[in-house]
Amino acid sequence: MKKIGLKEIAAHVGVSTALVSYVLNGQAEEKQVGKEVAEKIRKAAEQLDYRPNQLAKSLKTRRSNTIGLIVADINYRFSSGITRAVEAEAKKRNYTVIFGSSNESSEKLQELINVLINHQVDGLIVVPVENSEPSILSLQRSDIPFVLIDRHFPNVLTSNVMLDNFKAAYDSTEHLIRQGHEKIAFVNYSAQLFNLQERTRGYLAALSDHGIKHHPGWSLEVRSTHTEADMRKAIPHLTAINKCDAIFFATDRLAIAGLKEIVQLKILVPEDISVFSFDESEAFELFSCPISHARQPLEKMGKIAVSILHDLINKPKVINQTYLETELVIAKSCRE
Amino acid sequence: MKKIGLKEIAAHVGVSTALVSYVLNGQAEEKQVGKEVAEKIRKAAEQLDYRPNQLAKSLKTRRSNTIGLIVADINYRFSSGITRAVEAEAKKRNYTVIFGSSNESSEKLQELINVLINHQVDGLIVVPVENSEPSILSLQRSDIPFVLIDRHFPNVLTSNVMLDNFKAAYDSTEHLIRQGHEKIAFVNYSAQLFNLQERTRGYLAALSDHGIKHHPGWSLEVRSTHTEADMRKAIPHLTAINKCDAIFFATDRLAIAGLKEIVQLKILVPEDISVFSFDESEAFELFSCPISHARQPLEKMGKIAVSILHDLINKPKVINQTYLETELVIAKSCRE
DNA sequence: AAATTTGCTTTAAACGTTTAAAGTGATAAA
DNA sequence: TTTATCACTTTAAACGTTTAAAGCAAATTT
Repeated sequence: MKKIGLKEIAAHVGVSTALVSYVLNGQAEEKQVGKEVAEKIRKAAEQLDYRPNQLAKSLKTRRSNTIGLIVADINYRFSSGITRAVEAEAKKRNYTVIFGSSNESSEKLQELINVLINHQVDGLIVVPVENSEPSILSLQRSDIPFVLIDRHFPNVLTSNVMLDNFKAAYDSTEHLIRQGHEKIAFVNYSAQLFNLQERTRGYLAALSDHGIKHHPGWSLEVRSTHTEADMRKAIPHLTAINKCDAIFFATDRLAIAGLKEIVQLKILVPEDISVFSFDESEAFELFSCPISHARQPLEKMGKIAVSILHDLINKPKVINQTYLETELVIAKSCRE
Repeated sequence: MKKIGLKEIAAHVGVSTALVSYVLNGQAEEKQVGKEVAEKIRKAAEQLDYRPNQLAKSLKTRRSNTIGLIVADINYRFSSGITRAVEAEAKKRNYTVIFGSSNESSEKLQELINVLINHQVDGLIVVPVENSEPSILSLQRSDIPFVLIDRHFPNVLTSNVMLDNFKAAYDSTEHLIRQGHEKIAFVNYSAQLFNLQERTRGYLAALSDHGIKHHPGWSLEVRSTHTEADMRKAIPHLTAINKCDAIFFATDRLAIAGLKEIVQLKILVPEDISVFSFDESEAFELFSCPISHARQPLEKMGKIAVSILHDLINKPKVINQTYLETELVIAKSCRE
């Protein structure tokens, strides 16, 4: 069964490919194609089950109607949420998504960027990973439109849609303070990622603004590579030694690891200690009490990212940096 | 800054595009390209930062080196696991993945298939959804290689990589029986999906093979659209009324919903009742005790799917149906 | 000296589209 | 009758590659 192209339809109807192209692209009116001819062409296309070759189309029009999406790890709840939103919004705007997962490796990220560029994506949505600054810089030099999502580099000017991590952490901490907590601990990863650092900054600012002197023993960093082991030391350090009355975890993965340890030590939430998490996790669903957390608007982030990218693709390039607020989901894990 | 193509390199070096193409595709030897010329070409490509246009390449070679992946919902842990594996294996074999999520809608699935075919994917990996049989049948008629994953239609002959759902459910049930449980409940979705029905069949067969008479009150179906409400009735029905000593949930989502209700009712696991789940969930991590479950080999499934597809793309088409076994992860949620 | 081989390079068509430009025959205006 | 306009259609080049075939000069064999 031969592939059906414009040529086959043209032959079938007895006209040139140009006419077929016009009709099938909705330019029948504009190009004044004869009414019956147009009808015949449409019918033939239908009947022969014509499938336009998007590659040829893209090659000619220099538009692939394709955007690349690179997430840090598709297994993160954050990533799948973003992916879903991006895909939906992209589809609405008639883009197809080419997907890649860097698995937090900057080399893999660079490779993916190359592959996607070779595939002539019209634009790129990227969640950058640690040490990927050079890749982003080189992206910037090529003239592919792109927008960063969730993470960015403070000294590289890019379009991005971000959480206001500082504010989210600030508000969350403030919430804990208002609830009457006095010794609020903060657990973060020992990573250089800007948005994680912003969370630390927000935490410290809230304490300071409320006249609470930060005790160095209250905030800890654990390694992402040895989370479990580090957490095993961290929790007793914060509870038994520093007598903290609340722990604010900088990510959901940290909260899970921390809660496991807390359960292990038979510490009760919220009776013995309050717990607050940045981001939610499916894991919270079955914890003994619902966990208060700052919720990221994934749907919105994905949607906005596509929207910004779309503008970038079509209009004179203007840097667009959108900061979104988180919603605080207050649950029983924080004692009043 | 003009786009660099073969032509630009050719002009820069002072040769024809043919030579450039040969060299850059590793056919320098074969085509007996002069050594210094080859070197000059490579250098120029490097220096001008040449990016081959994959679209043009594909158009000419009739190979896009692209495969389409359509999952049912990227937010499922199952989907993201498969996606990660597929992407990794695809990359190894030099394919790029174009991604789509049908969100359990058969119309969306059909649309996605069309888009991907128009993008000239070399093949397709699909997790079909309910009522998508017509789409799969039409896929079969076109001659795009494809493999189904996780789900399939028993009366449509396709290549697929599947779990042996019957065996997995059988083995799981048998495990519960061996542990001494006598009244084993089974909770499934009221869906027509073949693999879910296979799980029910496996459960029933195990009971029967061990001389246990199945009591109709032991197995229940809840609606995916009203899981919570249905589950609220289901759990008391199984515990208080039918005095079951174990509940086997047919999916992880069901297990989560069930466990929530169980916690609500202050029923203790495993003291009051044993719980077994098909598939695991991040949510189990923070439950009061680890949940026994049948684990799906996601990595393997994704990898094999790509491997089968790759064969399908390159060799005379042979139907390949691979059934994988699950691993039983035995934990404390089942009383001995 | 002519013919063949060798080593390297170019030519040109093709993949399936799009689209500006040119072509055509009929009708209307001059 | 000539010319212009109209309504429709075709021609052909182009997008960036690949690749069979042909070309060509120097070296080697007859």
